Amino acid sequence: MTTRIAPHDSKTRILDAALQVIRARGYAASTVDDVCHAAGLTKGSFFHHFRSKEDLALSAADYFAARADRLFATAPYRAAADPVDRLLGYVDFRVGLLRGALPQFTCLLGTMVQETYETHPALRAACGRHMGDHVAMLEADVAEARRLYAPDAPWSADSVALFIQSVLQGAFVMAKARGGPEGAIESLGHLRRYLESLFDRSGRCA
Amino acid sequence: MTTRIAPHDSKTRILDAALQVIRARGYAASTVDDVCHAAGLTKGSFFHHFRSKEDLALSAADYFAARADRLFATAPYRAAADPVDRLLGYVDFRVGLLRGALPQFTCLLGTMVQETYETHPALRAACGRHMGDHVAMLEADVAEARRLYAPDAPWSADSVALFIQSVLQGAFVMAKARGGPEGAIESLGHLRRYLESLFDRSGRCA
DNA sequence: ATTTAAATACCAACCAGTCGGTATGTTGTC
DNA sequence: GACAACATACCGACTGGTTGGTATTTAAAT
Repeated sequence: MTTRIAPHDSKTRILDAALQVIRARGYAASTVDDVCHAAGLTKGSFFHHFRSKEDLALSAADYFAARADRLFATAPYRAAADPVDRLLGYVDFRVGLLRGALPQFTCLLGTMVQETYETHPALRAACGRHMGDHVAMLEADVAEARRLYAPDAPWSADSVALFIQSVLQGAFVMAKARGGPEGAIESLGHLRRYLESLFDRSGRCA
Repeated sequence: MTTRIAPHDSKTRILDAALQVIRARGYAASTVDDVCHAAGLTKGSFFHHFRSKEDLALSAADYFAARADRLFATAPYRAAADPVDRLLGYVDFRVGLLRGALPQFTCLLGTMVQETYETHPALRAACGRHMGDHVAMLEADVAEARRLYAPDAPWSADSVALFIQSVLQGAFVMAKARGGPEGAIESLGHLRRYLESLFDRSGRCA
């Protein structure tokens, strides 16, 4: 009588639902029932797949990070030969992602870590680790760009990568406060201009 | 027998407690009892001063914004004659605030709006309004600096002010994810360098 | 004496997590 | 290929503790 869906699909559906619900309401305010309802499943199924609510959050963080990794690793801008083009392409690509409703394009990791960093050490660590991985991906391009265009610059590659990520996280916060992504797009425009100034390929200034 | 504190002091103590508790745990995970305990008062007193938990959050947002307004309005860097010095002084001043534990220097408004923007319209509006006021304060200096040093710049004063605020909010998120403010300080260093490049007073480049 | 401030006791709703049970594969054996 | 024996997936009612909020009472201040 109960309509059964493809096996092993339920866990993914719960994770997809968690992504939407937690990004909309935050971690603490998201109830297990909310997630179950959004996934079209019941609590029995939920606790079959996840030990606890925090276990779900940890799995959702992994799931979100894995999806993001794939998204950026296969994005067209990655094909650019010049590392600066890849960095600017990254920023442009992120601007292109700012579409639809806020819960659909904001960062699960930034949302969760802001409210759990003091109370849920394992969650903080997971968010920090995944964000660090993403920053490391950026840092590789920044380091290469630095070698090519700014070998004597007074800044480190990892601080630039971290800065890029900070601007993005801040843009999400401001987008939520302002009720839309317009300001975030302008902020990414400033980030782009800054990156261009760091790796000036026209040679007009030293 | 009950030790009574100065009248009208209790409400302030609840607000101070709310600032600490909400910045540490977030809005949803902060219980009224948590706040009462941190303030050394009981729920009876709490609901005498505040209609509801959301009313507390709204009042705390006002309280936080008023304190911040005073702090920045009276800060030494405000005395600088040149608007660019005031902007760079603002960034330096904010770096100086990154001391002590994370809940003590992070932004209540950014923390709350991230988890309530979809579910608590009044809270989102309050956070958005106060953040907008702060951005407007910055915008005044940016506009003056633009008139003096970059009248033909392709960017608007308000987008720069918003960018400054985005970098700060993002720096807070990353500080939470990384467990310390070191990276945030580096990010503000990049912000400072960008602002210097926008208002180049040395005249070496166009 | 009236108003304001604060304490105690309490409640109804809610929520994470449990439990007994059912339906659906899967595997090994003859 | 029939059939146990077992494992996996899922359901939905239930529970014990928590939480926002209320009702009642006490005490101080003017």
